[in-house]
Amino acid sequence: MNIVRVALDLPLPRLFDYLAPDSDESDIGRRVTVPFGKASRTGVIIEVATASEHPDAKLKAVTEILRDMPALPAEWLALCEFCARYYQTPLGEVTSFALPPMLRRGKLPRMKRPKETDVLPASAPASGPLLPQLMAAQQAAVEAIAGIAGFHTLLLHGVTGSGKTEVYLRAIDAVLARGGQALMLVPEIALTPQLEGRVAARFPGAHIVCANSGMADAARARGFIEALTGRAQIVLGTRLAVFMPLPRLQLIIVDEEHDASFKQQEGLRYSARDVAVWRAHQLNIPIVLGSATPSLETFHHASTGRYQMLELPERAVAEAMPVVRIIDTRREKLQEGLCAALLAGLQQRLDRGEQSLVFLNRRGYAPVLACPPCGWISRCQRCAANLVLHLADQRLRCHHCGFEARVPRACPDCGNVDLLPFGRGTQRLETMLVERFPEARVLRIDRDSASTPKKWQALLATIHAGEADILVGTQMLAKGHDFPLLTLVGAVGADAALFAADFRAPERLFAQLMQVGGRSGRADLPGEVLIQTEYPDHPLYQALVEHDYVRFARTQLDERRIAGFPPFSFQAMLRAEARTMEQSLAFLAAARSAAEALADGVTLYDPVPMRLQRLMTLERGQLLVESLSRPALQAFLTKWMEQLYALKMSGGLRWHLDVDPLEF
DNA sequence: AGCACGCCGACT
DNA sequence: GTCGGCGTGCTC
Repeated sequence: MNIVRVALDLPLPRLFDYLAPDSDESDIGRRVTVPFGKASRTGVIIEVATASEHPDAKLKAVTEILRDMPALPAEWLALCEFCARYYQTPLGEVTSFALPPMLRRGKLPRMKRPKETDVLPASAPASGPLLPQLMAAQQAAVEAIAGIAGFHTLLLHGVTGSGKTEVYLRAIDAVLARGGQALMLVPEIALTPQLEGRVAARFPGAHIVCANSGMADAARARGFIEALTGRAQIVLGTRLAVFMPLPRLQLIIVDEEHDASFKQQEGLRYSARDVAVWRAHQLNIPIVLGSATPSLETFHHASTGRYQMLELPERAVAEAMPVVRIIDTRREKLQEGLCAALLAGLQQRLDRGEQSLVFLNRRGYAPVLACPPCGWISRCQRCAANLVLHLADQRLRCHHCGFEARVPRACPDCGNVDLLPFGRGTQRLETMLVERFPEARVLRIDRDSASTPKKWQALLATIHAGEADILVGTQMLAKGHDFPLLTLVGAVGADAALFAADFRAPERLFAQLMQVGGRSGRADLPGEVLIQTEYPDHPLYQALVEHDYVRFARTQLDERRIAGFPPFSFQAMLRAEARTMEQSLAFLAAARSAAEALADGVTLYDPVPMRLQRLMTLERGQLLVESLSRPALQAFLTKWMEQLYALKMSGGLRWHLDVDPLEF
């Protein structure tokens, strides 16, 4: 009797057995449609067996084994199985997530060229004729990567402009010459087109495939199949591209590896960077992690010798690093939030016809609207958060749930008409700069002004054409774009992150400031960075002045070691949401009780409300578990999850587990 | 997750 | 007298 064991997209941690008389071992990794309850579903065959644990009488027969594309290889299934284990997610949810939506639904895209099921012969691409001259450090990095056989993790540490991309391209070139496939991950969808352009220009004959969530269904499915059949030689994509099946994969690159967007924050809460390292290990191939400000986890591994550090100390294009100045604002009366030095700098750049950027990581006009006499403030009805004032379109908005309301003419509580905006966002800065510098062309770049790729492209074009003098922007501006005319960056309101409850806040702030700073002073124009702060002696700012990531990282790691935080411990977060906080905390308390008997070498903390306590009318709590040993934590989580699945919950309660959480 | 079955309140 | 609330149980 032939039985197939199928992974289905259900929140149940087990496979489902079906009769499949005509199946054999070659069907492992095939998609299959099966009857389920009274509906029909598509899953993936994980095993073929001759007997089932399930009562034979209850077995149904498969509807159809989909043999219209090559089976997913064992290596891909093993990758999914690893994620299922590591992130404590049912295998069917992982395989479902790892497949493009069209294939998940049992369909196939129309392939552009005649259907193919066989692997193309490997062919070396025609290398571009004009290769840039490498600097010594780049050359050394290229040679180090070329010298690797087997699994090895390399950290390519180099500031913006130090030529990391050129090193990646050389490494990819070598892989293509051997007939292999290369996978390159980048943090943002917005960065893939420009990267694709650069890669395509460099490897004109190569078959390049993109993979990101912004793509049309058919295109994504097509790319997946081209990767699977071996036609694709280079896959470029965001975090989900780590799940592309690549039978001849020989190199993985993770650019900007510190970027938080490699960690998915919902559903399957995986870290594409960590999964990529596991995959490289599984396939026994090298992986390159690149960053100017590596995550402390990665830097720690490089320090202990587990990863190999490759340093690119200088900028490849011959120009100096920007001068970073810390402006002490404690003694100064700011003008609409800006210090005299920054205002003078802006004027100077205007006079010289150069661009400036004021960086403020807060969009909107003001974070809250208030009625001073009676104490009313603009609050979201659904979230434990304030409504942000957006004067540009006269709305109050919740940045967490999207709730919107008109700006009231008078206080809803007392009728007072003199409502006051408190605090400052990008819109307010923009307004102020327009008044202060009437001759300047001020351009605001944030998620409101660059809400669509089209608008974003238009803004970029304006900047590049030199049709803007002063840019006001959030972190959107920090990533991956070069602005040749930009010579001054002012960072405003950075201090908040210094004392945030989240122990990773300083790490993020440093990376962010380093990144925006790196936007300035390209080409032949020297750059300057001004950081406004009330804590001018803070070590984080001092390290920035000296462009000394390593010193900053060591200081941070010392603090983490003393506090027992990652990377010196391993964490998982259980979160629950329900109608009331009592329900959420009660569930977490029950989960904690269930955990106590299992927690060998694992520390259980107390259930507490989440920092954003209420979101979309749901009250949220969390419970942190921590261990000095990853295997101990994993063993505990596996046992714990069985108990959690068995815990019965009162109405409307939902929970999830987040392994290696980034947010607290 | 769906989707059933299954017992207790306000409606044609 | 019924429509429907969501509690709980199952899906190969």
